[in-house]
Amino acid sequence: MSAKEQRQAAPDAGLSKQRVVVEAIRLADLEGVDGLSMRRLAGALGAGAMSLYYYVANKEELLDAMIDVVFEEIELPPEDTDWQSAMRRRAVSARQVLARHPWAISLMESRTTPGPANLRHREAVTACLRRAGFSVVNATHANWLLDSYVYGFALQEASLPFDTAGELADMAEDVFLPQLPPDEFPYLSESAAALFAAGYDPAEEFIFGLDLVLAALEPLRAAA
Amino acid sequence: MSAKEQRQAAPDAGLSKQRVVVEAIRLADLEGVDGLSMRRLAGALGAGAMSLYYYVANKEELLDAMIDVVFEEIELPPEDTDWQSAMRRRAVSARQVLARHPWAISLMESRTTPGPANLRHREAVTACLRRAGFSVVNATHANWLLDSYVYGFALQEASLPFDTAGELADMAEDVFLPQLPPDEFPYLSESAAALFAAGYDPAEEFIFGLDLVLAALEPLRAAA
DNA sequence: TTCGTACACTGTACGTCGTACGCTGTACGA
DNA sequence: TCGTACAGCGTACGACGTACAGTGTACGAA
Repeated sequence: MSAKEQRQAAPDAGLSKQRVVVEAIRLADLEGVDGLSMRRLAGALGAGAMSLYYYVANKEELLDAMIDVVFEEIELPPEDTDWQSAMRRRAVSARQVLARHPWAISLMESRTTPGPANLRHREAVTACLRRAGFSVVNATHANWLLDSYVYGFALQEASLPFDTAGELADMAEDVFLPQLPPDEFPYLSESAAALFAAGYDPAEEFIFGLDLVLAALEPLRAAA
Repeated sequence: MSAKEQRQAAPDAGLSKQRVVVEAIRLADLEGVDGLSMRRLAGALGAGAMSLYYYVANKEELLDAMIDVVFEEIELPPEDTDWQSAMRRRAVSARQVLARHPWAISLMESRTTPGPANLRHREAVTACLRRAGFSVVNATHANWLLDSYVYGFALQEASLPFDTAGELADMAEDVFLPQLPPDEFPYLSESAAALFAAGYDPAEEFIFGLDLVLAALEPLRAAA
């Protein structure tokens, strides 16, 4: 066992790539990805800034590693149910994870080489679809459609200016409605008013669209 | 007419918020949003860095303004056709615009207050849906689903490691396939091989999923 | 026991970033 | 003629990523 592996086995003392990446994610969750600097990260780990470069070639590599850990957190589609239930499970999990790590969404745009967890995830999803009777090209269609929905939903959810339904209700009348003069934006203010009155749960909205998508994909499947 | 308006009317001489934002977008298109600094932007405009702050309170405001210009570029749904054609038009336009300005997607995550063009756009889309017979809550569902698909697709497209189909073909065998050992990723390498063989056009893929989504939304509409 | 080497880590320094602050020159109404 | 507003600039500060040249410690070999 090398010294490096010993270090990794005893997480309290010393650094490790694992510890660096995990702490980086914690910082990014707390303060956003802009608040994550090598110096602050090192400080949070009780180390000097340059020590991080022993475990990570540069900040880009750190960000790649962070993204891959996020993919690790997403549940793989279970293999013991029908494809729709399996896809629903993994999509719901993906939304939760991306809501927990909103910075991950914006990082995905700039990072073009998928990490191992990302690949494993895609493989599992594709396997599920293929086994359910989707042809190669239809599985590709399904992949694009499902992932687009999941990522796009997460992106919109991240850019909502509130976090909880309660916060929404608090801010509704004071902040949002004044931005929407009813004569200029009649339909938007109508919708906004209705949503504020009814309360609003992104999780429910997500499931609604997801089930529409899953139903729309069903005909692409050849019976097994 | 104030001096400032005079400046805006004669775009060759002097700066203007308009000119600053347009040049910022050009730079971001060329070099990505990380390559956009106030100094480089000022340099490209033949001005000193601090001059920009006469037109823009800070960089955040500049980014907000850039995003809003992007929304301005997206076609509004035309009013003289059925709702599906109208939505298809604006979705296709949105994909094109976001493919042209990939940095815009990652900026959307962090910017929570929509600009005027953004609001106008949402208003027009909602108006189109409501007039087509969607109830307030169903129009909201349709909005979320359509926007999620568009943004998510653009996000995935932006993170593709190639730009053109030709580039894809060039890199396929040398770069991608070695990343996908068939014993570890059987389904992914199967798909990859099939895609490389058939060529691949994101625009077609987009339309395919979009039409599935539109068809899935049709039943939510009450006949007019 | 000594010593060379690899490991884990650090301090300093460079160039770049956003931007606060104060200083221009110029145009123009009074 | 002069005060004022406009439009823009130069300098400076702290924070950023990271190249580079170290430092001490552990350990296998001699």
